[in-house]
Amino acid sequence: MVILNGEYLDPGKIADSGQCFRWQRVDEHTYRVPAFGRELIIAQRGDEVTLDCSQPELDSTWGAYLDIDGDYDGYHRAAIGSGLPFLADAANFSKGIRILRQDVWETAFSFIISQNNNIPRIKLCLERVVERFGRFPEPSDVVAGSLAGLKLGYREGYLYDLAERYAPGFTEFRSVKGVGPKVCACIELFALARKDAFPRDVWIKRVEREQFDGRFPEERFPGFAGVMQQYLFYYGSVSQKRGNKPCEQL
DNA sequence: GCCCAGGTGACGG
DNA sequence: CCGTCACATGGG
Repeated sequence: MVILNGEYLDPGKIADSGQCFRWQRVDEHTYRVPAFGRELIIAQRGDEVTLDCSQPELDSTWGAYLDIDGDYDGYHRAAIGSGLPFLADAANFSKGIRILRQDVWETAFSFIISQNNNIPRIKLCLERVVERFGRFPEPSDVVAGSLAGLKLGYREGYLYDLAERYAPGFTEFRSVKGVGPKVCACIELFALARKDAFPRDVWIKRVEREQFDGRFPEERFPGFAGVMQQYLFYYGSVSQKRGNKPCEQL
């Protein structure tokens, strides 16, 4: 059992942040987190968070996954002090979000499914995939036809293309069918520890148009604009879920 | 029936 | 380089 300060670690917000699709909510304070073929239970207790792993497991696996060394106090301060009111609001609302460092293969697979799709259905698709294989599939499991009937739509073929070409260390994601600039940026940000990556989905484009005079000033957050992107995305996705039109709740 | 969703590839200008 | 369109699926 490991206990961490929860000021910048909020499992509920991370689970809803649209970067991971397989966290399972056990109850309001507890999440089952599958990754790397293992499972971690994360529980909030007041202003602390407990992980059901040993210190060596934290050091070898879960610490990196949770970006335990990331300077989230610094990121938060940068947003608050940016002079950009919308970003400051988003950062306050999103306090506790972290950028996970997830498995590269799983992230690429998941975000190919994410294209022109919505988060609840992305989760359903991945549940069906995991159910078929009894675990998250390996690249060698994903051969032509192996994903048939899982209602992945036209993305099924893209996944075969990914599986054919993927190997550990693979970085040519842009040449995989179904990986454009947005999906590639998600792979970089959520799996490759590239906090400078800045995925532009429909919500971010809308917010850039309506709140940032057309374009978010990434250059003002060198090396961590992607963290700001997550603040903006989470702020927007939660307000959408509440039924508000984007930006209107302000 | 429509529109939308953490978009992209193909095609025409 | 741009803009447009289809793409498979399901929810509102």
